[in-house]
Amino acid sequence: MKFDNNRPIYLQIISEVHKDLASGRLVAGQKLPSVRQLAIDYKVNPNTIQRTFRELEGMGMTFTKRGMGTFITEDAEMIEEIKISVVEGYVNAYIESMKALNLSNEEIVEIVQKRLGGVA
Amino acid sequence: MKFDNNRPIYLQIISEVHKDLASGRLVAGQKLPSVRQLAIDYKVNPNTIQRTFRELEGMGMTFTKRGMGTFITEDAEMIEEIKISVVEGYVNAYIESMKALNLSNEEIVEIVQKRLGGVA
DNA sequence: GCTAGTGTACTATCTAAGTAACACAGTGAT
DNA sequence: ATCACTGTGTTACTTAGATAGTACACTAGC
Repeated sequence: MKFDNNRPIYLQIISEVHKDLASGRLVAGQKLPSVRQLAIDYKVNPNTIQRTFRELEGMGMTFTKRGMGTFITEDAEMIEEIKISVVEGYVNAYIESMKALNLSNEEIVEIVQKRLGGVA
Repeated sequence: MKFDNNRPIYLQIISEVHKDLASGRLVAGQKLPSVRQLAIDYKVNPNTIQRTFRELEGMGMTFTKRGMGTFITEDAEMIEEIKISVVEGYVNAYIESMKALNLSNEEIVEIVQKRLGGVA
């Protein structure tokens, strides 16, 4: 994974976790890799992962058993909310940006269609 | 304007300038407000605007006449490229994010349509 | 020259991230 | 039961970059 140098890494990793929840790659109660392992995987400092875990726990998205590891919450409702908010967040960001460019609703949809058609 | 605390302000202002070019609010050769004026407008330090101007000038998007002000480039081609890249950037970011969630092309389009329809 | 408007430079503070050392929990050998 | 070992999270210290506060320097017009 490559990081955007202009956003804090720990926030980008949090976004990754959100995406992994939304896509089903992570499920309730699942154990996350250790601080050190993630640090290696992401080619990043253990401290940065630690910061990520602290934030995630603060949000209630994970819980930690010292010496055992860090786990995704069992709270199914919270996970569902995250799934929804991830998708909502992306689409809202896109639409707001395009509206700021004075593009019409039709254009906003067409551009996506065109871009997908051109690739697929 | 409100800033995202988790991204450098000067980069967010650069994005604003790009948007303003893409939407036509800014045109070739136009004078930008002064460092101090923008600092007031954005409720930010003159230094931050200075940083923004330095970056913009480095990209060739603006030129500076000391004592006179900072101006948008006269290079119409560059402006056209920016207009295109701004739109491309938004749509690509959206599509990539949605694909990472394992959504199909059809879903990616439908979600935008649904979101626009619900609001308009 | 003086003044008002402009960009620029210096210093201090805060935060993200890297380096390294510390502290706790389970497991297996004794 | 106890000890050492390994895996785990945690904390302290340092470095680099973004931003604020403040002061400096250039340009045009009078």
